[in-house]
Amino acid sequence: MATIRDVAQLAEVSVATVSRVMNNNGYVNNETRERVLRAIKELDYHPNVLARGLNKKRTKTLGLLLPDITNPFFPQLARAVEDVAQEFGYSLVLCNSDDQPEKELHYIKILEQKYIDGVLVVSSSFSREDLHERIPVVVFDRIGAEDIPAVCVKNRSGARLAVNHLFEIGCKRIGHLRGPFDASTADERYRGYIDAVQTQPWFSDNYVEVANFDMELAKTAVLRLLQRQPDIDGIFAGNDLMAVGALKALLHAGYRVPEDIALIGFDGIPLTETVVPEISTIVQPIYEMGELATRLLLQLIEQKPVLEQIYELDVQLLQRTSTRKK
Amino acid sequence: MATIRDVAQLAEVSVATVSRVMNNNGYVNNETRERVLRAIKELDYHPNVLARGLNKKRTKTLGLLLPDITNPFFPQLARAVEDVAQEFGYSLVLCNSDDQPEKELHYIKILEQKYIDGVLVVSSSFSREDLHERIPVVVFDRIGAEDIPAVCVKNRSGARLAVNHLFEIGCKRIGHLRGPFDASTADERYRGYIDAVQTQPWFSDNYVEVANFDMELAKTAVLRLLQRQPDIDGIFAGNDLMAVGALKALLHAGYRVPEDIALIGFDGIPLTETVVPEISTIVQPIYEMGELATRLLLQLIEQKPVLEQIYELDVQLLQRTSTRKK
DNA sequence: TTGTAGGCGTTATCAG
DNA sequence: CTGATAACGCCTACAA
Repeated sequence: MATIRDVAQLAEVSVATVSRVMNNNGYVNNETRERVLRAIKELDYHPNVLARGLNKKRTKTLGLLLPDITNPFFPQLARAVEDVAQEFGYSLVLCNSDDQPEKELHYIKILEQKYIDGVLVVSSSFSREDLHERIPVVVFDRIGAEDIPAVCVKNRSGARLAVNHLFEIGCKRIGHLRGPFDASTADERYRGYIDAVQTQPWFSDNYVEVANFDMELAKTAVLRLLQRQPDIDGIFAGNDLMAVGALKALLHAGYRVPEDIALIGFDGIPLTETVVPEISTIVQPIYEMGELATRLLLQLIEQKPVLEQIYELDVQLLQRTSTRKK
Repeated sequence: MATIRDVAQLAEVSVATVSRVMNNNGYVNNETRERVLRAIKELDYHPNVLARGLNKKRTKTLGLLLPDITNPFFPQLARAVEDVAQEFGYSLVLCNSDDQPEKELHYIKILEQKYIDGVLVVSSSFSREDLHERIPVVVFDRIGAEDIPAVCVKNRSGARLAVNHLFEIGCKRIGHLRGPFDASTADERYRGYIDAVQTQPWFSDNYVEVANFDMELAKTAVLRLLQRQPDIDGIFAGNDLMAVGALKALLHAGYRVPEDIALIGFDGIPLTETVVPEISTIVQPIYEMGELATRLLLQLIEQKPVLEQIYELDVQLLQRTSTRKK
């Protein structure tokens, strides 16, 4: 691999001059610039990123710290982040935290050591104190309690949208499968559900069951729910994974969906489209969110001002077979 | 962040000595080692990876170059790779090539520039010439035509397994949805299909339809297939994505699965378990393959000898509802 | 407008 | 056993 010195030699100038034309700063005679450019092309010279990083403390790489890329919500996100990163000449380092704070801390440390320029974090527990350096961070899918910019969707109103949709297609008693207590998204969606049902005379806490955003847990949870409240004819699952689990359990137990029980999820992951019946859901613009978050992160990195601290995107109701009108 | 010089100063030794204890090479007095160790701990010193990389030409990071993380086959793979990488202190850079040779080349160039220690490639077109440096590479899911170590499964015998299973449950005429012509896996599976049906009196090329491993394409392809050969009562899809597409199209067109038409896929992605009916498939040990490939890559990087060039793993028939006995 | 030289943080080679 | 010191490849004052 050619170094800056090789180029300098071939162009018969000093390395400083080469550096100047590479970085487009400082004055340099047009003629010599041409010569340098030719040499660069001739040698197919690319500056060494490590050497550059070593004294600029920047590496043109971003970190993506998420619970588990295997969760169907994240591939789209990762794809969006990588696309934007790539567009701006950045590479992306992938880290699976399994939602374990120790792992998160471990990765953060490594990323900092590698002079990663910025990190996009998907975590319910992450906070500013976890950073040792003042490295730019954007959190995803969570309301930033602190001064960390965040990208998420309007979870609460989205949940209301879902529940009201169930009412509109004729449901009378609506149950809710909620996510984990430590996830702000789960909480917001729960609140949205409450918003929509609290004035109902029948409502009580018995209509809610926790299933931690997990498909398997949802299978048993939904049956418990129905055992306790056989009058339920519509279910709002706090995420699609739980909706799919619920669907499987319901069908297995002999319920018809949507005839006996209508079902709606939240997220808009591809999975909801491939099951039968297809599951209605509140679609998050996952790819767009990833794009936005990455752009935001890049802004931060380039020291450009960021307009807002919290970006709450709109969601969309997607009606499919699982909530066909009764 | 503390540097090696700070440590040296605090321990009252030279940087060389600190370097020696850090890397455990060269002689160093036990007493001074202790002193250095204490200083290291006291300052919470971690060597700067960039500086180290700059003169060792190693960065403790791996590249994963795949078509699209959004394809449900890959998250599991990525997870496995990242897990192993992480276990050995390596980071993982994710690259989506969309199967486009130019993008692949572009990424390879970047990865080389960043002194990535090795790359795991999932591509049908990649070859040794695409490398400028002699950087270790392992290819995934493809038979290495050249001297690049490869990890894949026994596609051909797996395909035979699938087709014979269809025969066993009572199918008489079996069609095949095959993957793209430029993918060796698609080819192998096609051959396995041929192996199993070529002695059948009814067999002709009309029983095969190409759908490029794509779910959407499979929807139309399967209908074309059945229009041409209404006698088909069993279908072997070259991958699960096509199987899911086929399933949807079949159900939509009023066929019953498996009563009218039995269906089996190949890969073992989670999706096959979430559709109704659940789809039988030939399970690849995706995670294990990722693990193995990464270990192999690490071996190469550490200059340790690699036992074989091609690792062909076993697959397993997983019977589910879509091939229930007739 | 251009070149020289010091520094970024480590490792490795040689003397001592 | 230990310490200088020259790389590694680039950027950036500071001089010229």
